[in-house]
Amino acid sequence: MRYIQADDFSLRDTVESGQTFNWIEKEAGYISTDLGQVVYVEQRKNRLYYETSHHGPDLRGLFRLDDPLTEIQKEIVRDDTMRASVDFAPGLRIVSNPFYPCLISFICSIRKNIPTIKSIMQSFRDRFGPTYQFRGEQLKGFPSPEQVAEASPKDLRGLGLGWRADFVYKTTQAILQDDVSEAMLREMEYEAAHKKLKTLHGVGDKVADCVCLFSLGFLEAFPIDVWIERVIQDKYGILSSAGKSYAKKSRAAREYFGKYAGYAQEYLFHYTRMGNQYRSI
DNA sequence: CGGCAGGGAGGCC
DNA sequence: GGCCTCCCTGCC
Repeated sequence: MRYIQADDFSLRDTVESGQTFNWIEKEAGYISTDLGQVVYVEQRKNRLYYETSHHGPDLRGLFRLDDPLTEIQKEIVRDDTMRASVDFAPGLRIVSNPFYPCLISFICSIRKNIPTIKSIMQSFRDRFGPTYQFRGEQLKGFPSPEQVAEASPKDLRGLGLGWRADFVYKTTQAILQDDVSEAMLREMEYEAAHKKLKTLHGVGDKVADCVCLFSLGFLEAFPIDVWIERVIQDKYGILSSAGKSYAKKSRAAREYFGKYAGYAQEYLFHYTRMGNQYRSI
């Protein structure tokens, strides 16, 4: 296998911290079929070995290996809770997910836990996705908006989406009509992109921030879900005192942690979920 | 089995 | 803006 150098990086912490649903554990590494091809990656110390079905993937971009992690961590560590969170998984980086699969996965995440979301994503691949050949076997990739649009809301409900089926249907229609596109969002500032994303059905404050951070690279986005909300209540009076609304707390987090607030959120999220250890700080 | 989750829409004020 | 209710589904 070919490899690239990957310093200050943990593949496992990065893909298993709830920010991506595009990587599936396989052998000693992870495989993704949601990148327009099949990509297998495996970390051995500071090297990222990989194998693909087609052209070379931009692994440095996908895992944001060129983000100045030392500087980022120095910037966001402003208290003991964040110190412990960063020390817990110092190789955790924000991912750069493919836009449409990311959007759909976080719409489907509403009131669903991570295993269920992974299962739904696989159903999308099995039912509507393209087929790739890899190492002599056939694998299904995540479908394009065009492929999902061939399904009716009723078909989508069959995937276990429930009332989220209408969200997926309407959002896919909006993407196909170019009401919202990845290109236009990437030309915007964070606030404008967040606002634009919320015009999509099923995309509120939290889902919009997840797409901003985990796909579009707006590192200042600070998604607040119930886990982060608990941390804020328990450890960050400075944020909860900013107000009760999502917008106020999220803005306060950007002011407190700075331009890399998204990294702060992800370190907190991962640390908190891996055993509620923040309680003992 | 009743209750409850890793949000958002739509209606209301 | 803030608050309220409803929403599928799986799981305890």
